[in-house]
Amino acid sequence: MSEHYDPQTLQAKWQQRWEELDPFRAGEGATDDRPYKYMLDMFPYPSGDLHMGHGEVFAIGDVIARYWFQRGYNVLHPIGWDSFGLPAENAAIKRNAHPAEWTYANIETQATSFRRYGISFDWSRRLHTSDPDYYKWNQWLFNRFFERGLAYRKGGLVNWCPSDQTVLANEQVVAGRCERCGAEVVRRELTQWYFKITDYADRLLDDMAQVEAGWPDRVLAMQRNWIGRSTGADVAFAIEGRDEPVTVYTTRPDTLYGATFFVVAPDAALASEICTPDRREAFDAYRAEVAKLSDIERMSTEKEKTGVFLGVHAINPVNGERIPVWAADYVLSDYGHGAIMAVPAHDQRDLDFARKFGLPVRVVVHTGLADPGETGEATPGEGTLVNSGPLDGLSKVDAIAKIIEMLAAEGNGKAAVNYRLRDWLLSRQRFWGTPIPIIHCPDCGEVPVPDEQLPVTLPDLRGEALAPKGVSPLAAATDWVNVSCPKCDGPAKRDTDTMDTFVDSSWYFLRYCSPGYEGGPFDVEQVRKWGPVDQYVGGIEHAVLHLLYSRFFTKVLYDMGMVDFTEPFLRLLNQGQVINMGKAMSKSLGNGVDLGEQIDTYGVDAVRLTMIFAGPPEDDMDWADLSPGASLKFLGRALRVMTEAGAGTTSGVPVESGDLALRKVTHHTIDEVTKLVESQRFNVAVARMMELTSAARKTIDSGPGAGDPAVREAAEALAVMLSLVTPYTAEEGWHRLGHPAPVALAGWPTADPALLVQESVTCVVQVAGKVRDRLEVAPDISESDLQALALASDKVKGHLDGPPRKVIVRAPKLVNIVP
RNA sequence: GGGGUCGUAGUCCAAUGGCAGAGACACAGGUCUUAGGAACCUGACAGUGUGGGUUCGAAUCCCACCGACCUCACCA
Repeated sequence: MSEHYDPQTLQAKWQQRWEELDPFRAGEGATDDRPYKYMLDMFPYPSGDLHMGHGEVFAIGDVIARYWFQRGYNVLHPIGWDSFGLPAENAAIKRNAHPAEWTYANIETQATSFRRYGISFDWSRRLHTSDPDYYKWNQWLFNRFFERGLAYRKGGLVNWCPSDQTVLANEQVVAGRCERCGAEVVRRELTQWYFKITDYADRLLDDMAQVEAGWPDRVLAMQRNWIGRSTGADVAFAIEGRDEPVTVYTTRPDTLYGATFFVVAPDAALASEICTPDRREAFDAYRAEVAKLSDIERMSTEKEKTGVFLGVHAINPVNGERIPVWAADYVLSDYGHGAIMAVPAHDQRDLDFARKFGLPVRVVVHTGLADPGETGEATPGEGTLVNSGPLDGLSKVDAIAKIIEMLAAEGNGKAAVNYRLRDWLLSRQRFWGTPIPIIHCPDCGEVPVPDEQLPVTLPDLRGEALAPKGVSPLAAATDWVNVSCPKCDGPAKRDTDTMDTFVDSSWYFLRYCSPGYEGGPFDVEQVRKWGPVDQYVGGIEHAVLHLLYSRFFTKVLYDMGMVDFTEPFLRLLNQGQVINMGKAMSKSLGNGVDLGEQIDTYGVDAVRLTMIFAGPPEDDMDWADLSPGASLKFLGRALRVMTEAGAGTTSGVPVESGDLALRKVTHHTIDEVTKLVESQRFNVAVARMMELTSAARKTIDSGPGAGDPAVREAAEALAVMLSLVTPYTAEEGWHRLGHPAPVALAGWPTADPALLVQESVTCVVQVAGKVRDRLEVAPDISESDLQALALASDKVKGHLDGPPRKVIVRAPKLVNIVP
């Protein structure tokens, strides 16, 4: 038995043993009556080896999974790879190879690292989204969405990344730049496939109530903001010289009498249609100028308002007033109806525009603030309606109700709801993704590839053939593209775009429940057992992307009767980032820390312990503030305690005869660690384990010694609790205590309530909030006894001049006397 | 500008209305050791960003301000 603590030796020894034992397989048998738990980490993208960020997420997830294993749950803790995506394609172009080569080599590298890292995965359920037997079901699901009218093709302005040469979803454009590569996104007119996520906007918003307790507030807030539901009214304005009225959406129908002009998005068809001949030249010039602007320039709030008069007037339906119609790019063509009524007095954007172009400002809500026309500050707040005919004197809320009623009676408007959320653009003009299973037939139109012909696999393209050229590389594979129409058998062509890889990750958690299933994307019965995911762990960067899409998929599958829940992830934990020296790690800063190197130096357990102990899991940790060396030192201490306990005691000696003081510490620690792990305060749980280690050390050195059964009890509890964080050290300690592997299934220790009871408690006696005395009292002392005892204290009397005004008693811990 | 999170020893963090300190880093000293290291022990260091308020009592709840970070950003 080696006294020396060498993490690398322990790792080699136990990793092999665990692979033989395979202790983390999720049970499937009908006889398995353990309760189910589903623990899921966001699956990795295979870009090279695991990094520090992976080290943290998976360490955190593993604490939770291993705790459930110890508690006797039937735990599903799967692993797989999100293996479609651009980096593989770029690597393939560079190396004149196939993206699969790079992808699957990286997967193997990561898998090897995961095994060394000791995560409690059920490896038998491993999946890769780039495998045809996975993406086949993306296509199958696409067909179902298509049948339900939830997948459709439309033309329109889309976000185009000039660097990646593909379109992007709204969610993938961050501040006007491509979320992946940072290039400035431009707008292009293209016909693309969309998922109709907007049909689910209300449910995506309302169902958040189900997860409110389990998700971080900020993620809920981000999703709410992203969906951006607003309520207001649609109002129809007649346009002079046009037969049909134009509808605008407004959240402030109460200010309708304050509308002094009308604005249309310059890129909307309406603007061009209603522009008069004498204004045509100015409008065309303006539209061209706007089209040249990048999203970044266009969206800048600093930017001065621009626009042109279109030569026509709109008629305000409530007072018949003629107001000029302008085109201006602060009005977006794809929100609401692409046109607005402008109320400059009560909307800052309208006011900025009005002041620039000398348009009138009319106050219709008296807010008590200075005239916006004078100050340049719009007054969007509450107030009393003025200059508004029948609305005069009403509050904002009452005026909104009344005007909607009036508009509805006249047929000029109605209450309306709008969303910031747009439909999910899912076509990508790239290769390494799931082919969209549609065949375009000149006679039959869009024809889905019949289910029995799925999967539509990717043609074998590599190297230069994958270079971005603005159309999908698949278009060049003529043999692949040209097919006969499934309906009429005539010549037809395959759709050459691939799906956004967020489709792949929108349902992978369901596939894990029955990974090899061939009868559908997942076995409905298995998902009924395991789903929904009890705990999901991953980065905040997916707060609106992946999480919103997965929630959408789950709701569609619910409507299809394939799942019996409407929210996929009951609890969500977003781990913080691992940074170094105050900044995110990056090559250019030269502050990168390599996970593999850290493990080589300190060992897996010390690295995992350092990450868990650094602070609350959702906080960022700065590696420069941390000390894996100290973690290693602690693990040495802990293992020594377990070793000495193993050598000095015999299993089975009645523990009741052991040192009472240590036993109390042990049981207290078990009780506390249990609560701390359940409330996900893992850093504090580790601190408690450190205390237990010190207490055991003390008992060995200056108490009854290593032979005391209480030392064994402490060491055994320590081994099991440590197994959540540092599995190798725990396993070795458990072994030295004479128990067979795996410690992971040893069972969580139970605190004996009798040992949690304290014989006496220190009661603090305060006078006017200041501590004046401490009393040792029984924990079950009555309030009146405690009050009498406190008032009898000489130290207290010294601070009292007469009878106290008030005495607050919180037995048994505190008495506060108000003089 | 809207929304969100957060400010506690030199540092990372505990303390979920009740004694500001559990744990750790770094620092200083000691025991042991030929020495170095390791191991073990001991010690010093803050009154909670600022200002109000609620309360018998506030790091904790409320308001304002300062500062940091995240997020959305002309969504009518």
